Amino acid sequence: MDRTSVFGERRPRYQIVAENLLAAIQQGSYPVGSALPTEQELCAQFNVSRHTVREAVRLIEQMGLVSRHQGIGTKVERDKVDQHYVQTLANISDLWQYVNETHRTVLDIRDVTAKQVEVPLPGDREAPWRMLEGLRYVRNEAEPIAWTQIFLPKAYGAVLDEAGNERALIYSLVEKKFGVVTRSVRQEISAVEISKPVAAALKVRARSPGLAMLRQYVSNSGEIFELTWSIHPADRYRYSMEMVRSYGTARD
Amino acid sequence: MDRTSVFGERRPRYQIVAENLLAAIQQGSYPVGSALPTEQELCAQFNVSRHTVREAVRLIEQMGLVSRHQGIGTKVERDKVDQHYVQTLANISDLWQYVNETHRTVLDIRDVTAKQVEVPLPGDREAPWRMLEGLRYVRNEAEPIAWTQIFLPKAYGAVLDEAGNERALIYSLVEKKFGVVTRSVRQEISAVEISKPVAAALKVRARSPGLAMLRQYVSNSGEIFELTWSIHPADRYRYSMEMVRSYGTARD
DNA sequence: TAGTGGTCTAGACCACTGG
DNA sequence: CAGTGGTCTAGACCACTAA
Repeated sequence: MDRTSVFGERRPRYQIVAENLLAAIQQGSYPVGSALPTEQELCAQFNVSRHTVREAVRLIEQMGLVSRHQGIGTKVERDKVDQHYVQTLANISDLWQYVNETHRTVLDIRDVTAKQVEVPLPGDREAPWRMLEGLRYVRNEAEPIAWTQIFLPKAYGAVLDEAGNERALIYSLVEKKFGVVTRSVRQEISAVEISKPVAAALKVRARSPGLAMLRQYVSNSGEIFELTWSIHPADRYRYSMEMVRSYGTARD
Repeated sequence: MDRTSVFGERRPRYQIVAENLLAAIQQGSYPVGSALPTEQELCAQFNVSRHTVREAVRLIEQMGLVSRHQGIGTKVERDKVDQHYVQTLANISDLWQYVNETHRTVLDIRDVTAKQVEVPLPGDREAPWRMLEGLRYVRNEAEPIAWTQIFLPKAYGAVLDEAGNERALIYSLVEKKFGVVTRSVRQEISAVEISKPVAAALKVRARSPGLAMLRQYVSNSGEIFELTWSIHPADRYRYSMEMVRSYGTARD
């Protein structure tokens, strides 16, 4: 069979098939929610082998437009390419943009319940958590860049006592010791007025502005297995990120 | 051929082949930079068809471990799975988590140069920019949630005058009117002490803490074609995000 | 049970790269 | 030129779903 299209192009057939399907979907020939023709029908329609059809459908599937279901068929999920932005972090460690350049000191380690702290701990207000309170410094700077509280469910609490001034991130220690797998990290950034005791530890003026970060580490089972609350003096910390336009589905 | 493995599993062969290759790469059998065996060799080695081998290689390619090059071969690029977190935004509009629930009012529109403002405008300090200064409100609330400055290179400045109180995001208007394509958005978050004039506009106490966001919109040609600087009262705004662990390369 | 997508084989030709 | 990955066919059986 001649592989040149009507335009004299010489491109893979599966790509041509994919483009045809794409156009058909975008034109509404196959509305969202409806089923795409079966692979066999597409074979006949485009006069190509099933392998080629599957390759074409794979393409538009990867664009997030359709989903395939064994025994059922191929369903149209969207009618336009889901162009979205993603923030990429080569590693979760990038959360601390310079984690390797900083170290932590410990002010206190103790057991607490939600009632005793201002940080919103999830679940039962009486549930026991183990808390580490500390400061984070950059290299040999005299002034800390953050005042931090780290909360672990009591069951994992031992990690905090063992971690001490270690470099490693707590969440990775929990992963290793208890076999927890981190599914996602939720982060919330806000501005605060730094309270007197925290200001003293950070060596800044009381009531001066600070950047507060709340992080919740969620395991594969949906449990929040670590929670951190950090306060940074306004002039010692900025949070920056870059979002790049990309195609495809980061969700499916 | 029996499709059950030694463990009695019943899984696709290409998956088993992929896992074997994965393990071999991670163990250093195929060092980074070296070539994977050719597809034909892998066919013989695993006693499967070429289609199956290609499917297996496709998997580890999608994990970012190898790259394929027609006429050359398959090259090992990494020896560990690049597990990273991505922040997903269904749309750049999500930057304003409630852009559709807010509206903007205009305080002023005028021409400025980098010298005249505190916001770091890139390029020549004498270069002309057009600036819109305004407030952003949620629904019918009396108090604004943000004081904002939007800067466009003078050449695009007309967009600001035409936009007025329109709902649309400025960047999308620039895209439409001038054919600019947004490649990425850089964002920087910091805490600030709200200055007297801004505090008055926001109806908060002078010197109270605020969340400042600097956004730079970068075009496909690398030009920063829009820059915004927003200040939010601490108690009226939080920036939240979720990062999900994922596999594959968002960069390639 | 009929029909879907998922997997797999055997074999072929093509496009591209390097020597 | 020989050898690589890229594309494609024809045909087969399997796993799953719904009627």
